Amino acid sequence: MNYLIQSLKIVTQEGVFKKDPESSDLGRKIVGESILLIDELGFESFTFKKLGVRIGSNESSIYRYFESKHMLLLYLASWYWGWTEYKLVFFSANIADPKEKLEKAIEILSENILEDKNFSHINEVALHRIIINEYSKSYLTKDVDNENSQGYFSVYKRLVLRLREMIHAVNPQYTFSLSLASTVLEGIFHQQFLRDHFPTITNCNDELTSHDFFTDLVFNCLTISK
Amino acid sequence: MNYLIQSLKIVTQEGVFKKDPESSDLGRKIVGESILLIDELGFESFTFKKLGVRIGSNESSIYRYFESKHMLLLYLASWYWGWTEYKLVFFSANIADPKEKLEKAIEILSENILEDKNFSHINEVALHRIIINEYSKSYLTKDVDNENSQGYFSVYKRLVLRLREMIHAVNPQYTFSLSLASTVLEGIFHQQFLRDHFPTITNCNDELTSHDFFTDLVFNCLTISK
DNA sequence: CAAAAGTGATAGTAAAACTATTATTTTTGC
DNA sequence: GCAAAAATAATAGTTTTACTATCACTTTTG
Repeated sequence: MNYLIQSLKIVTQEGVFKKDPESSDLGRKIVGESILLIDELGFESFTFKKLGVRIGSNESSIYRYFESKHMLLLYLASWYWGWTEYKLVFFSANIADPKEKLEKAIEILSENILEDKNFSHINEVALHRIIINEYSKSYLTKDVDNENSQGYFSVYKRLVLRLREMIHAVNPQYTFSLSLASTVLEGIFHQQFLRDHFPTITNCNDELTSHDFFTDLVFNCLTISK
Repeated sequence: MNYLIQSLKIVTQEGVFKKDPESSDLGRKIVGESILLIDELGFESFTFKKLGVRIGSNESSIYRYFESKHMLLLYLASWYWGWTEYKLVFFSANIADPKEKLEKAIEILSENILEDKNFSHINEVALHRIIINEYSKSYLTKDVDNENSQGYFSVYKRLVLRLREMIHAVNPQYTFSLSLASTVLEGIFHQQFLRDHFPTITNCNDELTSHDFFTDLVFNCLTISK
């Protein structure tokens, strides 16, 4: 990625953090290294203690930024979805044709992730893997309704709504634009997981990608329908 | 459900349990009550200790049946998918027309769950909620490849393959039958989750169901495609 | 340069996720 | 009907997690 924009900041929801990690070196280190460590160990085995050792800092200091590792995951996810939204808007901005615009959107969502030099402390490639492997755990909790009302999932929902707008622009008659948008977004990541771990129940691999599958799927739905 | 079949048993994979819970009263009680308790507390807050108190039995006795709560979840999921497979096969058995058969299959997968009197100790309605809320956690782990090679997900994969066969029968030219099958199965449950917790990003509700959405989606894909 | 803010070190708690041992009860095989 | 075996229960103990609390030290800044 080489579209450097001076002082770009992905803004996440108020309240996911106790202290903005973007406001200090330690904060950025916490975020940057937590991505690598969660990617390595998996979310279950990841602890603030281990992260403390890794960054040569203290467990208690990390707690001053994030209430729990669950909140950290919410933060990382919001960051990822905010970044994705920014790419989606940025790269489809000057496409007038609705079909072409939607095609581009699907491409952006399912493309291979590359490091973004605008955010040097964040490894987007590792973060993308975390989203594939851990994102569901951030909302599959008993507290989801409460956290949703706090706005902790608003970036993700906004991304789905943007996609649904693009779908709607192609075919305003289609009844299931919201469900299609949420299915595509969720499905892209799920198919990538299957490709890596359950290859016998997906067609997606290095040649035939989730991008191909969902492009075909979306336009089939939008062309036929009433 | 009123298709009682004498001595029907859903067979799960060897190795998910240390001792077959179907082989004793205590075992069945463990399974039956764990479903209710996980449904109540969520998987994270559920513990064998709490389950022990609930069934008036000892934590250590539960460990003789299941190595960990993770293995218990794998067992419950396998049971659910085995039961679903059985319904799928049973109720679509004598439908000759491929289209009609696939339609029926989608209906079975997305229909409202009713208690099945063939399995008196299992509350299928609660188990269905567990699948919606917790199933992803059973495979989103660092150990997934190892557990997959042990066959712990074979029932689920078999179900996807059955669905893919039905898709294939309708349109053998369609390139993405496997991905479509896995997307539909995963998507049906995901849309139900969204309906309950993120209604702003789904069209599914009491009138317009995930059944409607996926029927439309699947046949759009299969009719158009080359 | 003093106050305040941030960070680090240490200690402590409650609960989870087990394992091990021994006692008691239940089942079963003869 | 009873002894042996199997299943279950009770108790205790271990390690780790997910925190909270306190205080000391260091860095920033007005």
